[in-house]
Amino acid sequence: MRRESDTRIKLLQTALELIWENSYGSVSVDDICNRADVNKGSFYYAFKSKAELAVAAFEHHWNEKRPLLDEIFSSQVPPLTRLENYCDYAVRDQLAKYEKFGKLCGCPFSSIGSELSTQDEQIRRKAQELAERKMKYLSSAIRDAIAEGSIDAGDPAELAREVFCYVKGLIMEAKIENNPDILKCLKKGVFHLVAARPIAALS
Amino acid sequence: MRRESDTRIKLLQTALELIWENSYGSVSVDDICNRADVNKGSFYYAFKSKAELAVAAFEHHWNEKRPLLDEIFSSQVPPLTRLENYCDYAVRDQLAKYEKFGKLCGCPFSSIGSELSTQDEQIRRKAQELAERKMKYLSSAIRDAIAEGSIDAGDPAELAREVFCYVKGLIMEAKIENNPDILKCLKKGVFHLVAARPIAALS
DNA sequence: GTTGCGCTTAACCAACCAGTCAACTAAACT
DNA sequence: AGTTTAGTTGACTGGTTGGTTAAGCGCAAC
Repeated sequence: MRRESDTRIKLLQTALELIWENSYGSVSVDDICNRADVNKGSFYYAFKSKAELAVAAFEHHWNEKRPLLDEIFSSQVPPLTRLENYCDYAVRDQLAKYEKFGKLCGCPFSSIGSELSTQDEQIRRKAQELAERKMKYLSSAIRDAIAEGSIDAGDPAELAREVFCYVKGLIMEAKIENNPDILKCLKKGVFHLVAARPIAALS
Repeated sequence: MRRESDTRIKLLQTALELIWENSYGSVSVDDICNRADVNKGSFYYAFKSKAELAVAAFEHHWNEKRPLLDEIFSSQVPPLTRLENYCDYAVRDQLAKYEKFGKLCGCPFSSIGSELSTQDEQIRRKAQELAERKMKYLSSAIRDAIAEGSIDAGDPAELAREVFCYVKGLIMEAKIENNPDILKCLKKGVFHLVAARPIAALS
């Protein structure tokens, strides 16, 4: 297991940042290199192409977020609390980026996935893969919630997809309206979907 | 009220088609001109810029779809039936494009809006405006459903946003997974959100 | 101390980009 | 017939694109 080089990591982080805040199509390899303070040649030494960089940046970003997701969705936490904490996290994440960049930037995986999935199969597959990974967290939490009787029986995978799509759709709409207030009804919608009441109202 | 010229309309249709199937960033003015069989000069005679064309293409596409939406959401139709018909229409629309182009292309307003809303304020505002128009149909149907008692009381505007975001999120996810099967749970999720049962199960 | 290797440097490329423009056409108005 | 107007044409610009390449650097192994 060789460690990723500094240059490579700097490119991955810079690329995700730049593309997240703008779009894949509007960010050039030169832009990324300039911001990362890396030469073009080094870029193409580290990555075969711009698309390959995007795929690697996806994976890198996922790996950075994963410990937090593992914690949020830990089976040590009551299943509905997991869902609630995930909602809070998703909103917090958007607001943090909003304050840093001044604009609502949405979910990078969805935005870039949606931009490129009809054009670049490699990127589409990666976006799909990451979506599936996230849905696993959700379906596991939902399965546990059903098992303990806190939500009605139903297909956990299907419910997870409904929740996932709702969250991604809401975040996208918040981006399009560039309005953080829209995120306020994220949790409400999620609990509508799983037909349970937020924990605060339960306890 | 002057009629829009043939050239202008051909450019509007071609541009929407091309950008819908690919992305704004990957489609050049030359691409649009070639496909529409129009010269570059005529393009810039008809539109100030590529971005202005995109905005006009949005409006044009909306106007083409509007009669159908007016029919679907007519107050002559029972409110839950309106929702159900809208779900069916949204799915049918995606499948039609899927069969014509061979790929799931998602919602053009959302895809393009999401791609460009951090970069081009003009396009962002138009995408927002069209989203608001569509949510009006939904909130009106939901308000009527509450009035007739077929769904529980709640803020119609907020519920409409939840439904809207869910639908857009699901369609985006179907695009990212390039899998029409995902659309199958569209209706179920919508009726989860409004906490009503599909009409078939009611009657 | 020199050889080999991982990595960086900066110049370079052809294709392409959005946008411009002066010349042109064809029909409508006077 | 002459002039205005609305629209068309395609060559052109200057800058940018993703990607390439040959030369060079620093350092560890021998």
